[in-house]
Amino acid sequence: MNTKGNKPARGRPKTMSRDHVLKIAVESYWADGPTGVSINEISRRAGVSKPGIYREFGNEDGLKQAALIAYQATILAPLVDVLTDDVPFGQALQALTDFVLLDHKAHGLPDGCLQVTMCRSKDDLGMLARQSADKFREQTLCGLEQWIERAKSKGQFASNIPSRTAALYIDAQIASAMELQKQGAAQDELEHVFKLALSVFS
Amino acid sequence: MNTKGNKPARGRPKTMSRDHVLKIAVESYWADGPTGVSINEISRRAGVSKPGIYREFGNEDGLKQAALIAYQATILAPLVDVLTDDVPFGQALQALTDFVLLDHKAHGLPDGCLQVTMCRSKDDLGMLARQSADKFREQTLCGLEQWIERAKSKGQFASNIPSRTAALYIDAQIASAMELQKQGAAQDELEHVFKLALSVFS
DNA sequence: AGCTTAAAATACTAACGGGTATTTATTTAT
DNA sequence: ATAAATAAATACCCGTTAGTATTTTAAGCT
Repeated sequence: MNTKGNKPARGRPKTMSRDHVLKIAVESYWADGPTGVSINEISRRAGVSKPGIYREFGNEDGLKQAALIAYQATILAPLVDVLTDDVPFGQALQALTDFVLLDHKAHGLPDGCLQVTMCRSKDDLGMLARQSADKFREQTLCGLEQWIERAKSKGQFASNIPSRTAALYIDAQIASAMELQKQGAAQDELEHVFKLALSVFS
Repeated sequence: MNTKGNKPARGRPKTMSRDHVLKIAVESYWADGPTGVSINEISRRAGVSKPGIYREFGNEDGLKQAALIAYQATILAPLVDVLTDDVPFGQALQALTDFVLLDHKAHGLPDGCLQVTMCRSKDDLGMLARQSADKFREQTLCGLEQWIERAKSKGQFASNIPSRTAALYIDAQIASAMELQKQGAAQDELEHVFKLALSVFS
């Protein structure tokens, strides 16, 4: 409803693309950390003036929140969907593994996970970004828990591990793998460690 | 050799206690993160002038390195020693678990682990602190690996998991637990998740 | 006393951070 | 043409940062 729809609008036409700035911001926070890059730097990288960014996103917290939400929607949502879709447990585990072992460099993406790093440096965040990070984390844990519950009821998850514990554990293993990846671990190390982690369920 | 030994010394006697500043620095970096507290703030907290800190530690990188090394020596060394001492495998695992489940708040210590957070924000660190963090990490991984090798040769580690993989895995589980702790997870959640993680070895 | 040594304390610099006031440019409506 | 509206761009404000130059203080030595 904003790209070119129906309003000729009144004043000077805007040339700044919100999506473009957002893309740069996601890349920047993802690659350099949510505290590792300033608004000055982002505006420079995006080729956009600083007041333009403030007009569009309000303040730094708003920009970080928007970037995080964009990241969640584009990168993480497919993964979460696997949990709510009714695919067999083993197949969902495979999707998790594929996600963790995806070769970011080969796809031109930064290593690591923005959601994880934002959760980890939560007290460097403003209210908006923190709330978005927390909310997504809770939803993910909840999704994992229900997914495990369903797998149990379908007899695809034989163990008697409490669902909440298993959910926390899987979440931690994914975060761990993302950190290993960012630290430059070899692909096969990542694979061996993650598969070892998942072996508690078999 | 410096505290009060033999030198009356020549100039104005120093009143600044290196140990005191170091203690404040460890606490500060531990609680607020290695990028979350400035030298200004540390000098304020320690009640010491900023040039005093620069005279003693050279620069920020030097202070961070000194703080990290002090942390490693006081907090982490006992844990690493368990690996090299020839205690039975199960007993060493118990020591690991005790370390992870130690109630930091009850002992007046910040949650989380400075070594872990410094490793994770490595590109905000100077050369010295980074090198010290890397070195300790390598030594730890090496220690874990050899410990597992010995346990295998003594028949206390039945699984056929490669030692390197198991070492990476255990290191990751400890780091994970420290992060969970810092995020305010309940003690029993921490315990259940960590014990689930260790269950891959039994 | 006066000189030397070395630490302490104050005051400073230059760069950079988040955020904004102000001016300039481009459009529609009259 | 001119006014109103809105975005872009420049230039700025103020606080904080890492790091340092300078001055003051407290000791020993002669």
